[in-house]
Amino acid sequence: MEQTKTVGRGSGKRERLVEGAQGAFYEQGVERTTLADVASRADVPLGNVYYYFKTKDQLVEAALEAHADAMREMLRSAERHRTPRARLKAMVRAFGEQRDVVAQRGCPVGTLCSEVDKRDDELVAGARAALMVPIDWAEREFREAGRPDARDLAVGLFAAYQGIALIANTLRDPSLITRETRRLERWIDSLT
Amino acid sequence: MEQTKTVGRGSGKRERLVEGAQGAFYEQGVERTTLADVASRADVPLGNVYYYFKTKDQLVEAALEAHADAMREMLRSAERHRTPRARLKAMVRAFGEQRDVVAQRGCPVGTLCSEVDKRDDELVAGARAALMVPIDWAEREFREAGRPDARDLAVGLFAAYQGIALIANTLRDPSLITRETRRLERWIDSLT
Amino acid sequence: MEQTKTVGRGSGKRERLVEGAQGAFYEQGVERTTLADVASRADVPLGNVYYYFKTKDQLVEAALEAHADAMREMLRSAERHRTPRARLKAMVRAFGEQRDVVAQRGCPVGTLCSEVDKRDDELVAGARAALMVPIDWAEREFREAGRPDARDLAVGLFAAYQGIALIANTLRDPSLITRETRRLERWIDSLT
Amino acid sequence: MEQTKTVGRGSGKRERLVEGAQGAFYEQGVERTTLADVASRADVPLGNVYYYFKTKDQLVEAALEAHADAMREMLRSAERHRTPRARLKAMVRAFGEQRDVVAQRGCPVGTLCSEVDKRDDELVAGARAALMVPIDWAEREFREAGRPDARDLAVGLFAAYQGIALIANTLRDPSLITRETRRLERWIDSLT
DNA sequence: CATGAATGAGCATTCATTCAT
DNA sequence: TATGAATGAATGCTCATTCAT
Repeated sequence: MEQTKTVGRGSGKRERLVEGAQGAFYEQGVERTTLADVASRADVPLGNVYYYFKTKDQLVEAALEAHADAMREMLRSAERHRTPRARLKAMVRAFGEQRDVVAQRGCPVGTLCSEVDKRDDELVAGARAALMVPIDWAEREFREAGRPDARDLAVGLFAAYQGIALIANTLRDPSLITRETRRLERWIDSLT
Repeated sequence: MEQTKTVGRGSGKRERLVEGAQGAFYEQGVERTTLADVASRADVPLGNVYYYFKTKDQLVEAALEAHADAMREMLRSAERHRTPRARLKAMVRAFGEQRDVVAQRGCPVGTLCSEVDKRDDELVAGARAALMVPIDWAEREFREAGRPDARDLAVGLFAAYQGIALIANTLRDPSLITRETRRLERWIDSLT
Repeated sequence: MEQTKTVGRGSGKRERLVEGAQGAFYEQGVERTTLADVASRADVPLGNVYYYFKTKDQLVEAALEAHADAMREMLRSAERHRTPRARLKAMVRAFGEQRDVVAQRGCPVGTLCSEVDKRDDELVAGARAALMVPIDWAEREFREAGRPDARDLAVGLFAAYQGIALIANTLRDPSLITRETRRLERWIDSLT
Repeated sequence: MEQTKTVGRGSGKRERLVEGAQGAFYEQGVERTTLADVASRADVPLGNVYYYFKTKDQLVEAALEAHADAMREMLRSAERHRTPRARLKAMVRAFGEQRDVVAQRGCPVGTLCSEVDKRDDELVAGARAALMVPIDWAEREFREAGRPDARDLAVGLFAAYQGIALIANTLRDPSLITRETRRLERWIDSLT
């Protein structure tokens, strides 16, 4: 939890760098983002970035972790619903709410996974971890809903979302996300 | 038929360059692929690449078109089946057959679309075109199968594939593709 | 005269190439003009340029000669005046008539001389020849007007024009040329 | 005074780069000068040039400014004379002293203006600024000498110099400069 | 901890010239 | 003569990473 043990009492530079990296990677892609971009977004002098992250890849890892954290946060908020089905639909609805930015730039996690795969095998571990957050969560919910094929359903559900995010992004059409998430909600309702 | 109208009557350099680009982009990503990589894969002197493609982006466009062509080819072969349902399942099966390479590197088209989106808006048109090939095809089939929501089904079907490709790739697990494509086949069968 | 003895019976390619070179060099400068530019302006296939000009520098030489020819032509037309003074003023007036294009791009000969000086010492001979055309002509006229310092006057007159061309070009102000040429005409009138 | 506010407190690299650029541009022309040439003249690693100047054009701008500064310096020294006429003649004499290098390579400012005009419209602003330094100065002097047509005289005087520089350079004849500057001095004396 | 500066390997692109046919 | 294609040496520019202070 205290990943900032070694560093300053709260200058917040590390946090700003991670946020800057997330934003830059999302908007321009990892490869086209320079450390100078991140430093400037975080308002941290370029030379100082090195103190917090030895390499650009460490920044990618941190961004991935931050995305995983954000996903956990979102899922936590879905947990206020009573039934597994309601919780699953809440997750789907949360995905749907991002439709505009996702149609413009893709899913932040999905695009990062895709790019990271071509970048460095070690980074893929972080991507995997981020991806597993919603899958594991959904699996638990499906299981609680009594589905023995919970894992497949969870994977399929998240795949449907990642796929529509990619297509809606390429086609620049947010309505595709709306329709698909509605379909997914109906599908969840229809599960026996 | 004579696809090399503009250049060379059969040296095949253009074709080799496009193939080299497809391969390199797929394996290393566009950004990490140098023109020298492509030239060397195609066994064409670096300076000569320029004669065929004015910019790297034109090579990306050509690779996208080649992917679209390959997809059309595959769909054509699925058309030997009698019923729309059989044809749709043939497409899904064809996707499934790629599971190993897709788990290793992702869907060639999907990863290219994802990368292109961060690269240049003009390239997105080519990505869109490539993406529409299977969607349009599947829509026609669903329609012939009597489904009024053919478009949504087509988009959903291809999204499911793109999503599972991304997840299987990140998780390096080809079995996910197998399971998902089976599920999709069953789903096609279950359509009324 | 028959500089095209060795070449075609009148296909006019050589002429078109020289004109294309003159135009391209004037508009973009020698260094920024590619042989492909010249070929395309002349509507001659690139590979064919080589048949007429072994090197780019030979095109520069030919352009310089063509400028000298044009200058001679202009001076010939000034010779219809009766007195040396009238002829000199006719030359100055002819210069003045180019004010707009000169303010936009400089004197075609002057800019070429300037560029050629940094390019290749051998080319300077051609530049010198082009420059001497109006100077020699003016010297003869000044001499006929009875001036013993005819040479200096001729050089000074042409220098004044070249200088104002450079300044008007950099300042993008054609009116400077108008004022200076008027001043020069008055000065010619004032000579005893 | 502390001209290196932005970068380095005294390494002098920026200064060396500008000087290197001035020299290289003067001797070889902008187009034929590579950044590597400038870097090597300044004894600065190539990659480091970018830290000081984002583009080659910025180096051109800096060179132009440095020329303007040098011109101002020269004019300042001409100001020790008592009368406007003496000051103007001092300027002309200073020009004349450069005759040998000017006959060999042209006027540093004039040739740069000429080249810049074909290079980039934005650079022309810097060229204009450099050109205006002596013109504005001479105008003030002519005005102080009581000439109502001070501006025209100033432009004409500088044009005469630029023109003779171009001609002397193309003809490789420094004596032309000597004669012309003498003539200009006499002309200044003759002004009522 | 902070930071301006430095570094060098690399990349897309350009183009005069050449050549096979 | 004509010409599409080929070639290779450059060139401007980029950037992750390092380091001295």
